Amino acid sequence: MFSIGDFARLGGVSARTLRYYEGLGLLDPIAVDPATGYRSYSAHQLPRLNRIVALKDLGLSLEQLRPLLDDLSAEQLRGMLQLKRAELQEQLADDQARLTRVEQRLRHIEGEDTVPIDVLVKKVPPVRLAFVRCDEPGIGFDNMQSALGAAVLALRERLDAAGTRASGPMVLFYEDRGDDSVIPHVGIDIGDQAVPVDDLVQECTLPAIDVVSTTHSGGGGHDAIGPIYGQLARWAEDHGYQPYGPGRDVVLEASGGGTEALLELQLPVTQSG
Amino acid sequence: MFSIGDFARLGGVSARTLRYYEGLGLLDPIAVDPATGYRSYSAHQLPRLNRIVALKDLGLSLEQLRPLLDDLSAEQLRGMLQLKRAELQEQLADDQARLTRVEQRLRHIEGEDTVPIDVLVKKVPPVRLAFVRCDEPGIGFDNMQSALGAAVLALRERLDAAGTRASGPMVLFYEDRGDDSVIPHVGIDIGDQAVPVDDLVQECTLPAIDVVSTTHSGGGGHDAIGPIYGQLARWAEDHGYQPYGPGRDVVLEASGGGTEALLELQLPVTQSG
DNA sequence: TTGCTCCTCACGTCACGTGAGGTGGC
DNA sequence: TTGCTCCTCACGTCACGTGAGGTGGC
Repeated sequence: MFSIGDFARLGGVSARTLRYYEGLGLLDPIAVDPATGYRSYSAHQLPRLNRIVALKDLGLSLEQLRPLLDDLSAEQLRGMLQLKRAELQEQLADDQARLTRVEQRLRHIEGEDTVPIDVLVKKVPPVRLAFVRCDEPGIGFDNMQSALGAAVLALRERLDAAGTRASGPMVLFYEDRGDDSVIPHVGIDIGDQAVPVDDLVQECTLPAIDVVSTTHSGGGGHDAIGPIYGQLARWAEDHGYQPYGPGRDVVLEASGGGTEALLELQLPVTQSG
Repeated sequence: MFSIGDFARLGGVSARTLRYYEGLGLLDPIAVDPATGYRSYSAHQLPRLNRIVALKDLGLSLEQLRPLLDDLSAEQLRGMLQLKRAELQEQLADDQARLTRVEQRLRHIEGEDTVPIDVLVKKVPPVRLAFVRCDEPGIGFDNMQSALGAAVLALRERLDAAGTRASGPMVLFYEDRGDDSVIPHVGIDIGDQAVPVDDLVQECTLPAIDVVSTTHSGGGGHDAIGPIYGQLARWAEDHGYQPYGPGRDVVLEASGGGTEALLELQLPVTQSG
């Protein structure tokens, strides 16, 4: 016959914990004084308390270990433990990966190695676009900017003329030519509206993809974007993703009126897991 | 200018999460409509949201990453990450140990290997005891039980005669003789009371120790206790503790009147950390 | 008019720790 | 009378998810 404090000391837990277990119906005192509310515990309850503590120490939640208190069959216990083993293995892998990322980032800080911090993975839904190709001969890196600008203006003009409402952001996407160069396209989300297709304006539906994504604000034009895609690819590999194919640039905010342009750069990846 | 839903999709989080971050002052919308309460977000806030998500992904809490949003100096970041690295390493070690224990237990179940489950570590405070030695010649395993019983009766008698109140449980403890045998003692907690010391009854203070402890109920007498200490020692080693010296048996409930005796077996250990 | 999105509470999560405010036994 | 232990609420933890109940814009 022990008071709650003595019994708690015996089991290496707090009195509050014993009251909590009582509330959950895991371990009732053998008696409660009706006048004072004082609880009494028996020495014979100590094995049960010890079992609770030991199972908790294996990582089981109180609800998980509850059935194991009454039914000590090896079957039950084995089932729970196998489950717990799988959980622990998964968590170990997660934490190991997280630790690797933290360490990588620390090395980058030391080495002044610039890898962007604001990178995330997300799913991009399919988009239906009206678009214009920008592959006229003579377009290179130096005049790409203006060629794209011209294409944007032309696209807007045609859509306006046809009364098509295109509210979403501009999307720059690239088609692999196969010879290490790409054909740029500039498009805009038109939802399910019809669009006048001619020799200039075409339509297509970009498929849903998983991407690693980051933002890039304005300065530097097209020259600055190449290296960022390199960093995105490296980040992807570091995190267990495989990049494939060219990226997409989403114009979240166009430049003009004193505000700098803001792009979201999306690099398609598959999870190599 | 994005609605909360659009901005949430852009950042790969939920609208609820954005409201939560606003509540914490991590990311305020650029405008809130006074009439409807509708929030507006700017594309230029996306990098900040991405940073929050990325830092959270490294394992930082929202409060930990808060200062890193405004002060992106390498110093700050490095400090936090080094802290986080240490935390992760520790957690990895913990989880690894836990996994090992779970796997060990699974092997034990398969092999019918009996290792008790209700074992725990705890600190035992110092105790002042009145005790009787049980090392008369002729005491062996076969008659230990009755010798201890006689010692208990003798001890009780002397204390009663002297008017000493000894309320605590009986403690059996063993002194190492050095030749692989031990001298048993039976004692009882007397707090700070004086006690009549003579040729039979002596007093001592057992020091505070760390022990691994389990319970054993009644049956089998002294023969059954030896193997359990063996299991306790093995459990201790499996959990990174080093056993030293002989154990103590605390009589939580004496046998008699139809109830079985209940012992707590304590094996002293040091943490080999 | 019907969906869709948005709004503000407010409860639930897991295993207790930590007071607040009060009482019983020596 | 003074400590010590015990009692019952009830809030706080962390980062939101999940309704409940209601409203605005197409």
